[in-house]
This record gives sequence, structure tokens and C-alpha cells, in this order.
Amino acid sequence: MPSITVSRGPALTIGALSKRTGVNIETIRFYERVGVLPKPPRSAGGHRIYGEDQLMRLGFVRRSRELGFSLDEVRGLLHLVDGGRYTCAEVKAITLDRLADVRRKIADLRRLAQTLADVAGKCRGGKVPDCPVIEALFDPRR
Amino acid sequence: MPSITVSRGPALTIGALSKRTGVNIETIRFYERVGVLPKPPRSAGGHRIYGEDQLMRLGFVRRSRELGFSLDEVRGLLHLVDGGRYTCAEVKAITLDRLADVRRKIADLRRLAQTLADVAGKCRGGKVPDCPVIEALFDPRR
DNA sequence: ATCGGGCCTGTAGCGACTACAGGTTCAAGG
DNA sequence: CCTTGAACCTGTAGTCGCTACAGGCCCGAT
Repeated sequence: MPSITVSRGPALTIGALSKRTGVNIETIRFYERVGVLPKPPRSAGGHRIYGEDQLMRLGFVRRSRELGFSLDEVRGLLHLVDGGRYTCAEVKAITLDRLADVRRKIADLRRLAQTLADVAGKCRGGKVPDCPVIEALFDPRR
Repeated sequence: MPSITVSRGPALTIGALSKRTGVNIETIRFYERVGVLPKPPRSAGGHRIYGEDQLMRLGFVRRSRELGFSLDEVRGLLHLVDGGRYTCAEVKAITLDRLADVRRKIADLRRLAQTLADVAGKCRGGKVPDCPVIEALFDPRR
């Protein structure tokens, strides 16, 4: 089950964690600063030491981000998980919001692609100074 | 033809220009600062005064932005226009680049929507602590 | 003990705006 | 002509999600 507990795995440096998750080192430190990842223990010299749990958590963050959740939403998701008292309904609601967003964006982009294709299609590609693309952009009626 | 010349129209304040184009006042000033709009003449007291030409140009910028051109691309487009020596081929190339971008984004978002829908579909929506969405996010194999 | 890679902190930059604060100007009404 | 208050001005800082330094310290292998 997806609970975030301290599991005894091999200790990881930030570089190793970065390689294993594919998340940039700078980004990991950034995530710590903005409270998405907890402050890890440090070595005597001050280097960060991560365990298996942070590997999981960072993976969660990365996958969530890839699905287009904002860092704020990721924080919300993790907060629910951390509390352990999240309900499926809450999580589903957030996910469906995201899905609606994505569908809206797809619709927008489709209209965009159509317009761009229309406009580029009119273009002979020659050296004519009166380019239909430019005219379309200047035309208030599109 | 789309040439940018000083046309004698009614003089516009920045507020009027904003209303006519739907571009935020702050954004207009921002465009001026970053060199997308030329510095307009000023009234005795220092207020910006715009003419019909700037109305056209700002409309051009807005429509280009809506089609997803970056400000840098818009600058490029306007430079071609300002020089008067742009070729249709150049403009078409920029447009086709944009179109390819948009098509890539649509494909990405489609995959995303599928994943989100899959994951949300598994959810009963109850109060179960083991939410399939969360498990999917924790699962390295997606 | 030395070397060179990896790690540290802190700050600044990106793109494309947006949001103030604190002051000046303009135009309409009295 | 004078007052009012809306609109304008400049300059700076904040947003989001990173990314890129600079200038140092640590660590482990030789």
C-alpha cells in the first residue's frame, strides 16, 4: 500500500537519487525548498542522505508533474497521503479536474492547429511581399 | 496591404487601446519595454498617445500570441514586416514550425488524457484508503 | 596528502506577464 | 477657475517551475 514510511534501503546521495529518478539535482533541492520533499538527514559534512522512501516520493512527484498536476496540486495530493486519511473521492475529484483541463487544452490546440494550417496553406512560399499569413494576423476578423 | 505606416486616426490613450484590443494595460507597457511595440509619442504631461497604426500592430501581436507564437517569434515576424522585405517563405517556415509544435502538444495531451481517464476510471469514489490513483502515481511502472 | 569530482548555499535568470506603491495628469462638473 | 477623482505615470517585486551559475566545502580513491 502507498504509505510513506522510513524503509531501510541503501542510502543515496542527491546525485544517485537524481540518476534513479531522472529528476535534476537542482530540481530536487528546489522541491525541498518549496516543501514538496521533506528535509532529509545529512552526513557529518552536510551532504543530503536519502532513503528508499524519498525515492518513492520523488517518483510520485515526477509522475504527477508529468500528468500535468501543478506543484500545488502535488502538495495537496501528498498532504492527503501523509495524513493517511485521504478519501478516494477527494483524489478522484482532483484527477477529474485535471482531466477536464487537459481536454479543454486539446480542444483549444485543435482549433489553433486548424487556423495555422489554413493560413500556411494559403501561402505560395514565394517571395511575394503580400503574405497571406501576415495579412491574416493583421486582420481583426482573423 | 499590411504595411505599418502612420495613419491619421483618432488618438487613443493607453486605456482606450487596452479596451479596443482586449490587451491589459500593464501588458501594453510591458510590450513596449521589451521592444514589441515602439515607444509612442507622449502628451505634454507624459501620457502615451496611440494612433490607428498601433491599434493594428497590437492586434497583430495579440493574435500571434493567441496562435502560440512566442514573443521572440512575434518580434521576428514584426521585424520582417517592418523591413518590408519579408518573404512569404520565411513567414511560412515560422508558421509551420509552430504548427508542428502544436501537433506534438496535442499528441502529448491525448496520451495524458488517456492515462488520467484510466486512472480515474478505476476509482470507486468511496472512502477506501487504498486509492488506485495514488497507487498508480506511486507505481514506477505507471 | 592530494586531487578532482560531487556536493553545499545563495542568488539571479528565464518567459510572459501581473500587481502593487506612491506619485502626476487630465477632463468634466460646479 | 478650481476641485475632484479617474486615469495615467515609473519602478519594483511577485508569479510558476524550474535552471544556471559563483564561490566554496567534502569525500574517497590513489
